[in-house]
Amino acid sequence: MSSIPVTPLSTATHAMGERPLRADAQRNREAILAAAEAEFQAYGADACIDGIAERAGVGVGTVYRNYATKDELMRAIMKAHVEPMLAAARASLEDADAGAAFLTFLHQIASESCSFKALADTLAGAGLDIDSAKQEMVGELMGLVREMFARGQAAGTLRRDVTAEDVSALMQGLSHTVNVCEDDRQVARCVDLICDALRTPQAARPA
Amino acid sequence: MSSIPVTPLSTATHAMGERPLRADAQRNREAILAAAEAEFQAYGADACIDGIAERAGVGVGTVYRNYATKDELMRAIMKAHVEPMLAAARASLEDADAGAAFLTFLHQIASESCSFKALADTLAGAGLDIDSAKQEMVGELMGLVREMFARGQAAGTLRRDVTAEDVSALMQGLSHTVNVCEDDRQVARCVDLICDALRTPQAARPA
DNA sequence: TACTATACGGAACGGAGGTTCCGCTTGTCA
DNA sequence: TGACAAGCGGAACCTCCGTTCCGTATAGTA
Repeated sequence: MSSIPVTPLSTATHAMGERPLRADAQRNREAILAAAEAEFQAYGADACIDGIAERAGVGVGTVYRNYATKDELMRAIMKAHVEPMLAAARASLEDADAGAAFLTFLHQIASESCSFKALADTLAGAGLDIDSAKQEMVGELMGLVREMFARGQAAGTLRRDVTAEDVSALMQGLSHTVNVCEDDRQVARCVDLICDALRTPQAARPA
Repeated sequence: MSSIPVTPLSTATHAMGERPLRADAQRNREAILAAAEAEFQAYGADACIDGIAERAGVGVGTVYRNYATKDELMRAIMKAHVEPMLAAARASLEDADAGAAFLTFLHQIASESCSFKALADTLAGAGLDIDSAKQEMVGELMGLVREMFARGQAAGTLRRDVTAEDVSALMQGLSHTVNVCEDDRQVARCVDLICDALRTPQAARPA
């Protein structure tokens, strides 16, 4: 399962015209970002600000000076993880083998969720009340999934009696599975099973 | 999808030797049970004691006089829902068509989870830190699932390259799906898809 | 009807976690 | 090196929820 490289989080400190951050502030900002990344990776949406601050070696006030809310911080980091997934999805829409491309993408997204719990949490909560920015990211991803799935159906690889909503529901369930399984290989097997379910009998992989 | 009848919650008030409850206390106890059932059904594990007390028309103190903790209350109600599932599972172990029996059971458990969110929450959280009593209930259910699955494999209906752990992981994901989908029929379709994935090619249902 | 054990309501408590505030520190620049 | 804006830490605050406590009400009984 190939994993998608995450673009490094931007540490740019000021747009043109704005004054540059003081050197210590700049160091702290980077430490906070790194700490938040680690905490969200480990605890998903349950990561707490105190933990992030402690890991970064700063006070909570310093965290809030850089990011107005916990949500804003999480979103900044989520974006760095979702953006490459979107790019991968768009690329996969060009793939000649539409069905295979879709199934590969399912594996990628699961793999990425395994190594970054906050992504799994966000995907799993897509139907619940998550903030609008995350809703938007997930919405765009799901839109691409819908397109990919339709292409796979047209190509005859994916079942026509399954709707994009079904796939979305299964993906949300899968995201929860990620948070429950301690073994990533088991998650991969579950994804395999769901892929099997989505293939047409003609396209079924040999047993 | 046939649903399993839930045994009415016991309203027995005192074992022999103990003094009977006062009439008003007895009425309240019943009101609390009914209110808790409704709240857990609607909100799952997120139901809060204040809401239950308000719905029952009593103060929170009265709730706690009957059930020492929220967990104890939830467990009392969960038990009434899980017990018939266990009975159904045991019965299905006698079924001549082992594979079909297992798949039917999957549908039953999903259907029950749809109409009682607390069950979905408990199943979905089986791998997380839920209290020991719930762990026990889920454990017993999963034990039976394991048996049923093995029987279906032996009968040639269910794939041999899938483990009981895989099934358990998928079921936990499915439980989350229940909490995210507003449409129960969509949940049923997802269960169908997973059932398809679990069948051997020979046993595959006609498209 | 009067007495009392039983039961009640709901204010108050406690802990968790997000957020704010403000007195103190420090990097920067002249 | 002195002045000061920028930045810092972390105590305090707020809200939410489960839980406890105690003064008050009342069902049951003589």
